[in-house]
Amino acid sequence: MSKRKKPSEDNSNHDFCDFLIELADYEKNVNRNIHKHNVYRKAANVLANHPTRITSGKEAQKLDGIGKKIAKKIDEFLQTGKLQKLENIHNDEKASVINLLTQVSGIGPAKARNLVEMDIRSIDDLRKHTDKLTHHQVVGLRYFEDFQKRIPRVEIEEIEKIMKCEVEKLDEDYEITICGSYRRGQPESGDIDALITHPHYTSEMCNKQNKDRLKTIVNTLEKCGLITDVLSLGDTKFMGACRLNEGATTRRLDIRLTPCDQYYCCVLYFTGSDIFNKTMRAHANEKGFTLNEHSLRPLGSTGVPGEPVPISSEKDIFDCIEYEYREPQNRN
DNA sequence: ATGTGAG
DNA sequence: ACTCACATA
Repeated sequence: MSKRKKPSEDNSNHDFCDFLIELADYEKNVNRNIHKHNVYRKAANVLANHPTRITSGKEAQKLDGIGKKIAKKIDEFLQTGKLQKLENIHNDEKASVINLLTQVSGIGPAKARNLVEMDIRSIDDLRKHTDKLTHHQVVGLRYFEDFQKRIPRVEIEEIEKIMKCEVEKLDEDYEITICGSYRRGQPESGDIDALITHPHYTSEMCNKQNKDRLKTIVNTLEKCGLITDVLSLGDTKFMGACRLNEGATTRRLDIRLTPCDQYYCCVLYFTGSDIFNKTMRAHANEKGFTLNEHSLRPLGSTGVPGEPVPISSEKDIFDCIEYEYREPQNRN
């Protein structure tokens, strides 16, 4: 409880970060250049963590991760209030179409580029060529508009009720937690992230009836009309779509089935926020632990992780690494 | 096996 | 950063 590092939010170089992140996305999505992407990301990151306002490219260039080229862009931005390179990108049709197609669930940069080569330049075009798409992409396209919409908290509460009711009919020992921004108390969320565990499902004993647990759960949720589509379904992770009732907006739903010994690490991880997770993992490291979505393990003197610490609540994890407990709503 | 995409 | 599921080969 010593470091009060406020890493980001409204940092003094916020506007530089914005255009650097936009350039980063452009390099990844349009040029497929992951190296340039990483360079821009790193630069944005170092500026975001810089405590004072940068007033010249020269000053910026002293920072690790910022070289001549980015320094020059900072100067241009300071002098003109914009970046010519970015203006050009905004006016480039190919670039904007790739950006658009990428917003369809299941379509990434590679596929988007592919489609543009095939002369597909809009969502409407794409709807005429669903034969070029995987199942995931077809569903993503079908609900393109719905999936862009935010989900009001009350709607998730309703969906949670139905899920719990249906799954407990299957077996009353199932435990369900909706994580993500919903659990952090946010008024709306982008999707629904449900974690399910069962006392008989542990990380050993990964076999027998446990293999069918998730499929059985998904099956009943389909039968009761909550789940409308499957994007992918394995032994531990379901991705798909659901809706409250006919005519309601279709929502993205993820379900993870996790062994009960890993449940709280998983709940912690998927509750986020991302930034909170990062600082918490960093703190765990300082205390000689490694923390991931499955377990909390002590690091030996050699740096090799030992056996997972037994965890029976979220708070256990905080206590173990001497981190002051924070309610989910305070992890934003 | 490898690449892709999601989260 | 890391894991999982999928499609393709």
